[in-house]
Amino acid sequence: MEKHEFKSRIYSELAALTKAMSNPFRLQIIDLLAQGSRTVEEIADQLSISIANTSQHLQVLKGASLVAVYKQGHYAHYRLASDEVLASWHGLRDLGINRMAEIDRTLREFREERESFDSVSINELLDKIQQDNVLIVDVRPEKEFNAGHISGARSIPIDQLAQHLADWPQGKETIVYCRGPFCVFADEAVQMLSQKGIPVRRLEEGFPEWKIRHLPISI
Amino acid sequence: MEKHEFKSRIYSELAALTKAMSNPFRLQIIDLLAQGSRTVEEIADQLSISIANTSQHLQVLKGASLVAVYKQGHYAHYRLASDEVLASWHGLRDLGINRMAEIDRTLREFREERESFDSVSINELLDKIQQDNVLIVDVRPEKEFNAGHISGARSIPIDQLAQHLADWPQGKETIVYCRGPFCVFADEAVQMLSQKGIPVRRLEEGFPEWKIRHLPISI
DNA sequence: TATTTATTCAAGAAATCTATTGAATAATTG
DNA sequence: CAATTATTCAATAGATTTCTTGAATAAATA
Repeated sequence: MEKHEFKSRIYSELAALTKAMSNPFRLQIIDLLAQGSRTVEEIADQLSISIANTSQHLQVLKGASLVAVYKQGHYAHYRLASDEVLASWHGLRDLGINRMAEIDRTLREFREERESFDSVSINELLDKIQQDNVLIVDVRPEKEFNAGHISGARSIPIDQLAQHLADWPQGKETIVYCRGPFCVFADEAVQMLSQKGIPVRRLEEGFPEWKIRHLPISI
Repeated sequence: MEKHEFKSRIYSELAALTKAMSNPFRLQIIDLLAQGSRTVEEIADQLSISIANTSQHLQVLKGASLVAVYKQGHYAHYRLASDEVLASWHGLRDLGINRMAEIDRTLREFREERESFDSVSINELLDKIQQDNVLIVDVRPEKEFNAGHISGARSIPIDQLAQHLADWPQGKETIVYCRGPFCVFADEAVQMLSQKGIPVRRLEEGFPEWKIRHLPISI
């Protein structure tokens, strides 16, 4: 094989892989599948796009070996092809968060409206756990909590949070988390809790980032 | 800001960032700029494409804040905007190498033709250095060696290698390296050296990967 | 076996991306 | 100051991507 053909092949393949990621809906799908497998309909619902369109995006991701599918009865269940897909997406995402002014601005604006800009990193949370000085709350839907969560976290799905505000445990700071840095459940929870005067911040990252670092999880 | 608008903005921005990477020439440019800054003409030469086309690709990369430029006299010197760009590209690249059958096949075919498939990882090289059991040869152009190289490496640019074959040092295995896993200088060097019966393998990675791990370098 | 259901496929219009060409710009040199 | 040089810009044609619509498929159920 020629030197030139080699380079052309390699970089074309890698560009194809990258192109398969380079669409807002497909990135959102990857982020969603980081929580666990989902059917086409569930994904379409979450993204608010048509089933046919969702299916086509999934074909693109499958064609690039970014997701895998297994069929069970009526349903096609899609999942990420490997942890490396997640790691690679996180790399891109963090580059965007740290270097793109527009993304930083959007994050900041959204969170400031919800009094949620002051977030806690995984490392800070680990410190607080060691000092037994924190109440960790998982505000994802119960199904996701049951599929795996930070050890010691309590499950209060965001749509049940209002019922628990009255008798909130005192003394420790509350840290809420959900699916990742772009998951808004945690910001909404911070908004509700801090309006009640409860000391609370969100975890900057989410469960997938915790899990991929092999930190303690429960099922 | 609405939840929906927030997600749409964030993922669109990230998709734009990813799209800026998703072209074979632009990935090659990123890989090249990992060696240091380059003028438009140098980049065009390396990629064998027109200057105008190169310039346009550079505008796309600049628009996504992936590269930065400074002008000096006639020349525009482009460089990577940050180490995070490199890390992000490495993430994608490694996903491709490890998970895409077509890339693996191309690498394997190219290297087997050059008796260069058996490569050494950075970790293995570190072991060999500790045992003082290795001759490290940098086969990149001299200019790149002078801009930074693995400590203890000897510079023999690939086009001068033939002159040094006769009196090659005996006793230690030779490890050659160049710009990264897709750089072919190292494979060509392995081919030339092993045809002379000299024990040699290539470093799987290249100088940028060594440097980004903060391993010892010299200038 | 006919019907229902979840998903995929196919075709087409609109938008975007790419490489080429030649002109425009802006710094340096004669 | 005119000429040269490196780079960018603008316009364009061809290729690719995207979303929509409606039909096709294939597994489960009546």
